[in-house]
Amino acid sequence: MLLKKQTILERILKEITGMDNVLLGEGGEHADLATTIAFALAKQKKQAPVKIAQDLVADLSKHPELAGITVEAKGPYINFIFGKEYVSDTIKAAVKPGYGSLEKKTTRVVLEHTSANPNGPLHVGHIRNSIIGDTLARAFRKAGYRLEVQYYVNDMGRQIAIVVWGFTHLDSTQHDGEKEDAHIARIYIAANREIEKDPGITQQVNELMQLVEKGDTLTVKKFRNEVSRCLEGFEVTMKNLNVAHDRFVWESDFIRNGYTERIIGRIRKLPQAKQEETLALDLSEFGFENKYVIRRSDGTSVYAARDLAFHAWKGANFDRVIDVLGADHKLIGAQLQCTMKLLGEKVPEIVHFEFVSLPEGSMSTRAGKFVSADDLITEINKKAFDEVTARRPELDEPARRAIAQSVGLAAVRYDIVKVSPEKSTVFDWKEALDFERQSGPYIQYSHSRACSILDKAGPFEECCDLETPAEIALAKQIAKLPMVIERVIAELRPHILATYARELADTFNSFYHFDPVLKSEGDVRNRRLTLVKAAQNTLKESLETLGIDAIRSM
RNA sequence: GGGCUUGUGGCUUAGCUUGGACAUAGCGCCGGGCUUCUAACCCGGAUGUCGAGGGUUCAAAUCCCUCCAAGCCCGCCA
Repeated sequence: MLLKKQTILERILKEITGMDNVLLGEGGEHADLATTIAFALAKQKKQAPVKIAQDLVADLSKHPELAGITVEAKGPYINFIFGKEYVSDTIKAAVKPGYGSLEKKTTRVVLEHTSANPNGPLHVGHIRNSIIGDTLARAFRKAGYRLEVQYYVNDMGRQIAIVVWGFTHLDSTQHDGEKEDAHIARIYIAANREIEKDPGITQQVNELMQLVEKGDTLTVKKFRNEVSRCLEGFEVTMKNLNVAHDRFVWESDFIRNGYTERIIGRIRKLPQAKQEETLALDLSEFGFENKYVIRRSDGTSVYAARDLAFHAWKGANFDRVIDVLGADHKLIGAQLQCTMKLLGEKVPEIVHFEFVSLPEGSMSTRAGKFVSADDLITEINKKAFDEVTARRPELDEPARRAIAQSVGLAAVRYDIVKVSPEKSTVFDWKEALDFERQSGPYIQYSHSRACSILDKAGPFEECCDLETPAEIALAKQIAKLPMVIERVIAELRPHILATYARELADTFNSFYHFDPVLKSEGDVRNRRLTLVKAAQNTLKESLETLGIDAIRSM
């Protein structure tokens, strides 16, 4: 609705002014939309911006398509304020299930996220990837795309070889109640300690890697076995975070099915290819200074080669290929994109996010320096349960547990998704465990309030003609959801939705305190209940797109 | 050394891609508000040389240049 209005206004402004860029944008507190085009026209027309704005307003007010929109000049600014029809149309749309969804599209999108090395549990850095990726996935589905979400399993790396070495040479008994991925991490850390003491072990690790590349059945089986166990652990964690993948794609498959060999053959024919001891690409003409090695001197492939094969496969099966990767992958990501372009393949779009570190420094699985996602979830559920028990002592324990779980999940997901991906962060227990303003639970709370009002109201007649400033402000905030979804997809930045949902909750809470709903009567009661229903539905759709439960009571 | 990213009140953070009307919000601080729809809330107040300096422009947090600081990356690892 807002999108449609903006398109119409842009077109009309272009017609009238003849300008390419009509400088139409948000009007903030002054208007629903505003333009500063008068400044741009001032030079060309040799008139004062204020005069130009007045003249334009005179022309615009007569325009038949702008009926119902107040057009006014405030100094050099031209403001557009939408009328009652816009507000009531918004509410009519927003009370319907699925509000905010965009038109179905035929574009097939593949989104890869998390893809952590299976050598230890997911930590708070990995889940930034999961949560950004999963929120993007939900936004893509809401925007009507056909989507498949993939996890790329790095099952033939050095890390895994070290894990396998550890399981064969060290005491690797699983402790009672120890989670699979935590067990793997313990052995991985121990194996690394042994390697530090005796560098000769590295040779044994290298041999394991060569056996895998050659396809030695027993070694491949060992690798697969440990990786699968680690993934079992990951799946428990991701389920707790409400994160899901449609398919796990195994890196080693791209050796076995010959795709890697095939892409290496094509790379060799590129003018940038340098076959010396290694096969490498010289991408210096594109600003990459280091050699991009594809095949080792012993003939085995490196990660980059398998990754190219994987991406060629994705490009052949999907219209858009999107990867969510940590900032440490920026260089290799750019080299991958560059090479895909040289090969004439579809170029993947890469979403990078900056690192999460601990107050004492960066995290390291190898050194055992990390806060695991499982520990975070356990702590947050504990705190949430205490909180629910304090606020709702009358509920039985299972009910309190259920609420606590949803609240904990909301706190974790929101705390991570609310920050722009390009910002590096330091993990902070106090902030992660906060359930107050600017948190996921705060938005859930607003939703529960709306539900509570609707539950108490009983049946009512829907009425979309709003009056008071608080009512109109809320309706206009509700109107923005479809455009927010559109922006998240266009910019691949899910924190935009997080900000929006918080602002929607703010606006709803403000309305809640200024305009009584159940105590009002007649038409006023009906229209406010309709608005509450629209707000509840919009909060629900926003929360669910953020992967947060829209609980009805908390 | 080179590249990428970031620097916004005491702390955390939006806005920067598309320059424009008093820079967004939270925590903390000060002062108010529950016999009235869930106070995980709301209302009001104090706190800012938007890292520093220069430039472009009628107009710069936003664009350009230089510098400073932090994180990440520069492997026949993945």
